[in-house]
Amino acid sequence: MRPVAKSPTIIDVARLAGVSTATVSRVINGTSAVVPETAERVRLAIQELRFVPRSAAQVLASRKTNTLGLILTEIRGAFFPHLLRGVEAATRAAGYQLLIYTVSDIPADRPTLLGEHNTDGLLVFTSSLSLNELQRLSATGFPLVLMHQTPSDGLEIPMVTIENKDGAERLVSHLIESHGRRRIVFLRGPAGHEDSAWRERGYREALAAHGLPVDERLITLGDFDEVTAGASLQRLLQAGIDFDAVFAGDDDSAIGVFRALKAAGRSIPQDVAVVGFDDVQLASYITPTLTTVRAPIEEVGREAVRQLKRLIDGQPVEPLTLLPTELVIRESCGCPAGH
Amino acid sequence: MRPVAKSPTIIDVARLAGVSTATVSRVINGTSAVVPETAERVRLAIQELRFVPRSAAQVLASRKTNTLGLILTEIRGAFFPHLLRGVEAATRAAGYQLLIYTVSDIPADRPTLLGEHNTDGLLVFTSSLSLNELQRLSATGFPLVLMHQTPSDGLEIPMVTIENKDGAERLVSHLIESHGRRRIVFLRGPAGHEDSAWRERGYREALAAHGLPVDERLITLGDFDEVTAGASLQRLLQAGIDFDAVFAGDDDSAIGVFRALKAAGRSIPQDVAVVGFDDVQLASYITPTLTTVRAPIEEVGREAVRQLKRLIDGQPVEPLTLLPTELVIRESCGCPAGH
DNA sequence: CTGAAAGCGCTTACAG
DNA sequence: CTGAAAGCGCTTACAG
Repeated sequence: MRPVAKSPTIIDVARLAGVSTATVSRVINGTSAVVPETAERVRLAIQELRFVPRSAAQVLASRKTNTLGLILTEIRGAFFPHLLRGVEAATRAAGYQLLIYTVSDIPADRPTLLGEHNTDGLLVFTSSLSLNELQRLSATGFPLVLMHQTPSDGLEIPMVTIENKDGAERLVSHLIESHGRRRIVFLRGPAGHEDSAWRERGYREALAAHGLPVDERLITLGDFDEVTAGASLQRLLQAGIDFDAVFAGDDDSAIGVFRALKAAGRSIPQDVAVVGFDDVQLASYITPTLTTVRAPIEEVGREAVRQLKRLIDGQPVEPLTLLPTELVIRESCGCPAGH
Repeated sequence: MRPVAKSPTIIDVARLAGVSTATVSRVINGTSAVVPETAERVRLAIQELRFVPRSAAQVLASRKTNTLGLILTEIRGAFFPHLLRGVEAATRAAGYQLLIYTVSDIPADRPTLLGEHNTDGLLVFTSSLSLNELQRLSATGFPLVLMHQTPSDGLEIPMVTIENKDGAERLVSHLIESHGRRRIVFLRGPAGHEDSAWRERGYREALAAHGLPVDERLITLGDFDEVTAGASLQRLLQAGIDFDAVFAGDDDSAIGVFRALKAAGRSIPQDVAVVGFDDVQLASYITPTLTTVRAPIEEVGREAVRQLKRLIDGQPVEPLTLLPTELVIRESCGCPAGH
């Protein structure tokens, strides 16, 4: 390997252009006017030396990192790429870099690798940051935006999420009203996952609104995961518990339900109607096509970045942004194809 | 908003613990032995002050960023999450942070936001970095690993990719040998995309090996994209060009082909056999299930990080890592279900 | 094992 | 409009 050539510094540029480093800095950052000819000389010197300012030095001197941090739970499921895409695009549009950090499950209560020391603000997905860290960061006034998670009492952190309850309620009501289903399974998401809690609430309210009792045996874990959901459903079948529909919690779980049902010889939607949540790509391709609720995940990412940027810039922010969801009727609920 | 509290520095910690900043630094980094009781005092002080070292200062002083950069073309398609997941996991396992930067299409020939000034090494997907930048970085001995792209002449940059040609050849041979197909469409990926070039080569060699002529009218653009692929196929149909199979270039394109064929009333695989490449999740769920080649994308990401780490550590690296692909026979080629 | 001090490469009041 | 110089907050030879 060739030896690492020592890269040029702002001093080299200043010398070559015959100016001070302050002037070079001004040309680079456009922080104050510089006589055009001088600026041109500096630009030429920069080009000739192929000078690129060291971020660390800029950050240290300016106390701005120009970097946004994204903390999320493990990259898994069909959900994540949409979120990331939105965050990435908006971050770039705002002129920031993106530092991503994923935590395996429940975060340890120690300073994360992302924080005030290396970012200008943090995007926190669900419970990927411990309450303690959240409190500490929040107390110092560090810009923070939560996604799909309500701030604990006393914490004033803006949050961006989707309308889960409404979506779930409309979905379950459709099952009841249009298809006469009365014994509807609900598959919960991961423990502590707020999306799941709200969807469950929508489920319960839909039942209540139609005078249907809640059978707690019909509520079990799907974990927003294909395998777990499939296993849970299989257990219900084996236990001989009677049901005529499944609200799978999310689309990934719905896939697992499809599998378990098909393996057990039950037909969808004749024997059991199945609905999901999210509207991932797969939803419109499986057989039967999946009735679900469209969640604007990419928009959540974009909007969260926008709020974070406002926070950083000291502008007023929305404490709560609730993005609308939309019922997507396909075949798995029992509606005819091409609805 | 509360005023931003000035966060503690290493000087505050040193003062509180009654030692020098050098000692604090040693405790934090474990760079040299410190008397246990002293170390404990320092740790206590760190905890009490909730001190977190500023990355910028550490980077500037140590000249190590502990950050890996990933440059890729726009986040799109079913391919990307797999790659990212592998990169992310391996980066974390190696104790690095990940900075992600996406470029829209053909990169402008100017220094990227990622480079020697803010990372210890760079992972470059396909042609997301201009040749000029690649040359400059490479010339300085900066650690670089390419993914799915062969370095230009003269550049000695390790590369990690998958066995495209073999996979494509086996796939097309299967169409010819097992299903008697002779007029096989090939849908190219984006211009300059090496995966596509190799797959085309596998396609041509398979035809040649079976004494079949190449009809250039059967080779057109799919762009590794559902919409483009669908449109291209529709054009072939309208032009009345005869074909009995389609090798779609990748799975996303195959989905588009499915759509176009179904819209035209052609049955798969009876009228036209369709095969893809990658084996994304969707492949096993669509109807008919998609015969394809499994590409170990996640492993590409992981392996690329491993090579980059070796480069950074000054260890010898593999100039070329070619990960094996595997034929996945399903129904869309004409094989019976449950093969 | 520990400390004093130089140095990493920028930015930014301040003065002119 | 420009420069001299202090300062950002760490790490790391060097000396002891």
